[in-house]
Amino acid sequence: MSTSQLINEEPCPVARCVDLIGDRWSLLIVRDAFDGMRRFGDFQRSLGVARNILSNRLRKLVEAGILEMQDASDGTAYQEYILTAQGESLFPVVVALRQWGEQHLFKQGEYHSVLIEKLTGQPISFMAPTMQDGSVITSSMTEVRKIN
Amino acid sequence: MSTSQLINEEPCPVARCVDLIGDRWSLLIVRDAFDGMRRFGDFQRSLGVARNILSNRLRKLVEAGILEMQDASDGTAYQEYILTAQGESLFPVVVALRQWGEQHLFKQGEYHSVLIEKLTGQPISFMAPTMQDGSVITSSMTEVRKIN
DNA sequence: CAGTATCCCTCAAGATACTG
DNA sequence: CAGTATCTTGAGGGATACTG
Repeated sequence: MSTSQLINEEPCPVARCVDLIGDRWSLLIVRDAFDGMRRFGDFQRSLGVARNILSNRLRKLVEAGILEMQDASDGTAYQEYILTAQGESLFPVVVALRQWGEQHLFKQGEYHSVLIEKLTGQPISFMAPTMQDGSVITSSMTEVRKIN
Repeated sequence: MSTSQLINEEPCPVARCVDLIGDRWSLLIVRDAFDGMRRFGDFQRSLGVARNILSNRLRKLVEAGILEMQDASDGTAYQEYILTAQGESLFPVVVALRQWGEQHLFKQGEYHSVLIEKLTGQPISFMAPTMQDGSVITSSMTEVRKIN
């Protein structure tokens, strides 16, 4: 099955994204992959997802070109699931979700995991859409140019 | 029902986001709201979603503080669904998804809707996570500090 | 037009047993 | 350990009739 068959006919990129990774587990698998997870069992324990569902989602993510399978680095006969370049480029998506969640889905002072820069320990700066010159734009300054 | 009851116990902000808006329609409703849609019928026709499902999702989004209901501006007895400030702050999430989708889910030259700045018609610059000083960081430069 | 109420159905998801 | 296969359940979602 080619990747293109996973892509629907929606002209809106957001709709295609939702169709591809807008389920209960895919984005969390990607999140764990960013966190260095590679093995079936690691994902399974981390997420608590049923094995058949995980198997299905991993396969879909591989077919979509987000993950790729490699022989296990420890010499066992098993596979590891690694982010492709295309998968890595989901980083802004995960960060945007994380930042929104941190701001709006936790009570003041409620503990939550945080994303930091390794060397300095500093938190990541808040992401915002900008113009080419770097000026921040709000949603009201934009519009979607429709095709259909 | 208070908003907090909608929030689960996950310490990961990404997980809570997925739990809240990681279904087939919520994010597309938000996308349409950014596009200026306000009325039940507008969402319904735009998405082709079943009316009961749309009703359910709109209610959830209102309860989550992402949308709010207002009396219709045209004097009819109906409601309009407007993005709250919290809902507006989902803009980076939608833009990040859109940009990833544009890059990876369309064939070369395949038509798709695009987000532009109204006044100039220019496309939005590609969003990337940065440090406080504005330097772009890759995922490998970061790590999640876990709470549990 | 803007919803609500029902009915139905598919599929995601869970649990578990099984295999290399 | 890393999956696959099977069975079951429940929720998400679609279609449609109904109401103010």
